[in-house]
Amino acid sequence: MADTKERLVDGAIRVLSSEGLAGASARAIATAAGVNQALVFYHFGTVDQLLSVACRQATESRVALYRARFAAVSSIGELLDVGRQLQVSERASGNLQILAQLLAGAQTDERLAPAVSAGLDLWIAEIESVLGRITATSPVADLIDVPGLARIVASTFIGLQLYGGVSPDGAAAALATLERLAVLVEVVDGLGPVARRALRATLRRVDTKAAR
Amino acid sequence: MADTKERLVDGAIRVLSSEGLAGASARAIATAAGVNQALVFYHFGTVDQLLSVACRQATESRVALYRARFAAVSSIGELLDVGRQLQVSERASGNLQILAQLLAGAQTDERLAPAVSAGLDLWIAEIESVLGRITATSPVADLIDVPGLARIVASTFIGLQLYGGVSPDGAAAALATLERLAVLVEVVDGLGPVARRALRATLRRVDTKAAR
DNA sequence: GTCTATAGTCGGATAGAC
DNA sequence: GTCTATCCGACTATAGAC
Repeated sequence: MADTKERLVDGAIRVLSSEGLAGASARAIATAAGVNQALVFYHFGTVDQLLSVACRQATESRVALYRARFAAVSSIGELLDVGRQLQVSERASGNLQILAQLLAGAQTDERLAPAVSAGLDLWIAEIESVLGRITATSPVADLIDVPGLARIVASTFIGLQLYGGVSPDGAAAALATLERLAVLVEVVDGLGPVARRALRATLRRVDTKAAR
Repeated sequence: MADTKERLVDGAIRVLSSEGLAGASARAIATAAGVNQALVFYHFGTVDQLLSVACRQATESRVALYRARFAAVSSIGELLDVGRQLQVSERASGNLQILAQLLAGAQTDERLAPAVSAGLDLWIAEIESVLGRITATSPVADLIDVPGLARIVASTFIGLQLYGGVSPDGAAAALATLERLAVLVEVVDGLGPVARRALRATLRRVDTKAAR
């Protein structure tokens, strides 16, 4: 019933998340999709192009899935918490794994790079949007570079995803700490007026010094 | 002159950082080392075992190189700054790339996992040691889980390393933001006595609530 | 569009001479 | 320990029948 191209893309997604990039051959993907191996080349030309399409599609569907949750975030602490939940559920589904695998492969295969970069940009744009919204009223707004911070956050998610693959316990400890950090950041961000004035005064001193 | 085993390990390190895991075949490594391909199997049994040894050696030498610099760190802000410098110089040398490549490969190749995990642990131990030392006197020491935070930091380094491979500009923005964050964290950590009292009071409320 | 068949390449691994 | 030679499997990609 499903179109062959779709079946191949779905097969690529499944193979990438379960077997990794090393196992994502035209043969393995075609088998997973239940179609003939030659159709990979008929429909996509090369394996890389199929993987690129799969990367794009997998990422788009996941980002769309989380858009509502990101939109509901109203503090950095909440953002960290959503990130923690995202990490847990994506580990189970293997969707972030696809991006991580292709990102690693793209280091030395420039044919994969554009698709991977685009996939990452989808996540980054979402994080940037949330960060821009919730840091606008922060006492430290002037010190926060939203685009750069969004890229750090996205990189951390990829790194944690990969770390969890070799050390589930270590990654669990890291995620638990994310939760603690969420609390800490909220506390700092929600400092009372007295502390906030002291913080602002210190920041002014630092910025003046930096301007010199 | 150099021992053949050493030449192979060096060759593996060079190939891994320049061609990635996908290009790290016994033939490619042997060529880079200037020795016969069959010697890979004579000395190491399988390619994976050679890669594991290469991972261990490359990581150990880099961690040793940075130990002195880590030891000189006396604040979280300084730690972030050392991390930023480390990121820049390791990108040039390609040494962190080895760990990132093998980490991605280890997701679906459990024979690589132990060596990669051990390599990561070397970095994590170093970061833990610094974090434990410099957070001891922090006003938020009770809220910081050092082992978990060390794992987050290590994961971020890996993630940034990979991100830089597909988006040098994006990674540069992220690194610049790390520098800003270093300042921000120092400021928060170095709050004056008034703000510090306010922060402690808030933390107590949060912890009391969490205990309930 | 889909299949079979196959060319051509590369990689892991081993046997056996030296 | 090191080399040559080689087996065998897996891979990308294409040609050509249907």
